[in-house]
Amino acid sequence: MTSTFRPTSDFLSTLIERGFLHQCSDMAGVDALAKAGKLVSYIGFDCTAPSLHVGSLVQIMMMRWMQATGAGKPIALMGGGTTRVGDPSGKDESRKMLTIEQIDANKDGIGRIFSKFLTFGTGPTDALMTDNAEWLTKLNYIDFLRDVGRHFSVNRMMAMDSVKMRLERDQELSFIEFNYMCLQAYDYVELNRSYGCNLQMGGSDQWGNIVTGMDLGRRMGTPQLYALTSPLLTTSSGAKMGKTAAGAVWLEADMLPVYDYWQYWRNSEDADVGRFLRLFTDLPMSEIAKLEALAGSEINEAKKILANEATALVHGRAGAEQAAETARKTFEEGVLADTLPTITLPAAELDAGVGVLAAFVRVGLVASTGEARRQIKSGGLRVNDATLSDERATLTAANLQEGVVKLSLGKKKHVLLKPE
RNA sequence: GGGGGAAUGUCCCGAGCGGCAAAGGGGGAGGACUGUAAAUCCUCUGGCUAAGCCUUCGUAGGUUCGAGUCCUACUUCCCCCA
Repeated sequence: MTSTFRPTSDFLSTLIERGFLHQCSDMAGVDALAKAGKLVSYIGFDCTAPSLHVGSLVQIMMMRWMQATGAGKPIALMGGGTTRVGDPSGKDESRKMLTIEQIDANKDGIGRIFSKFLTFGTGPTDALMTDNAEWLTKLNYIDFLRDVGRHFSVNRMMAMDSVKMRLERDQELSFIEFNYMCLQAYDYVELNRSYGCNLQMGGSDQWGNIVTGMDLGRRMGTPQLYALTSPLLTTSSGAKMGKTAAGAVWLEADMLPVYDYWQYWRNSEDADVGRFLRLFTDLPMSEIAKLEALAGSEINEAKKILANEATALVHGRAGAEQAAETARKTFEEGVLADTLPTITLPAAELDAGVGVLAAFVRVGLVASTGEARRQIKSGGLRVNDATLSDERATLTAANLQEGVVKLSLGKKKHVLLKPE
């Protein structure tokens, strides 16, 4: 669908050449608005977690490009209202309902992320943040049915891919989930009325919901609304972006150390480097083309740049440089880097002696002493770079080197244990 | 309303004649090989104060020396008939 259309706006051409575009309801329409700087676009974010992780980065970068290319105003919509209903797509049992306090706390955490990527303010391309709790919690059920609900065609909803699939597979589709679509559609109309919002963006799984919102707008008399989605990202080997065994790749230093964030990108697969540079950095296309062309082990240089740039966006240039330096010392020089993630423990405890099993559990490299034992058996644990073979060994002050004990799992994961 | 199925290792899928910490995958972790990559090969993948002990097969009881397995009730889901 993108092959025949030639965008004239910086915004759309950037999105296309960088791989952000999956589907768009009307390329020419969006292109014209972008060129005139008259787009007002929103993306919704659930408030189910205390922060965002790499999985949301594509959406955030789309807003960033919107701002950078002068296409218009991006709106970050916090799903403070919809989250109270609970996201029903998690098919399993008791999805815990979050309390209002939790949702508010999550909202604050998520909101903080955006200030790193976007400039907020009142100017025409300044970003705006709002929360759908502001209007959704005030809705009256009967009024909503009369004014909004009558515009929804169950027939059409049944035909939507997301619904059809569930029905065909005999999977549960709750009433709430049906309503979720309606609320999201209503958000779009509401944002149009309040802010003149005319474009909703999101991941490709949101296409149905977004189009439902466009349709609702048409029936309720808004100007023409548009939809644009980004592809759902997986790594080349098919894994979901943003998840590792240790958990999600959070965009918050408290939840994932800057060094670990840097490492996440550094460990990208060869085949992903170009794609990731385009999506997750601001580097110009010409430079990315050069980096992507590096062959063999030289592509490691491109991975470092990817890690530097991606980390700088979230954690600042200084944080990225420090992470790079830590990695350089650790991997290239084989020297102890005191900037590795560090866990402290009371000096008295170390003087008394800490079992190695407990120590590895304590720093979080393994989940249990059982796992620690297994890792020792397969030679996976090291203390100060020496492979650990005796599970009954203890750590004492004698193990300190430069004031810390370096504990490692495998070749890549290192934590420093520091008495205080 | 009637009849018939199903729920398994707290990541997922999935076998399981009354002796079961429970087959096999996927995913994940470690090791080997490399370039902090991929592919490939090997090992591991309930917890603990560890030759032992404890907790796991939808929930609650029961039969039994012994229950994931048999019985009863309940919950949830699916299919067929109405």
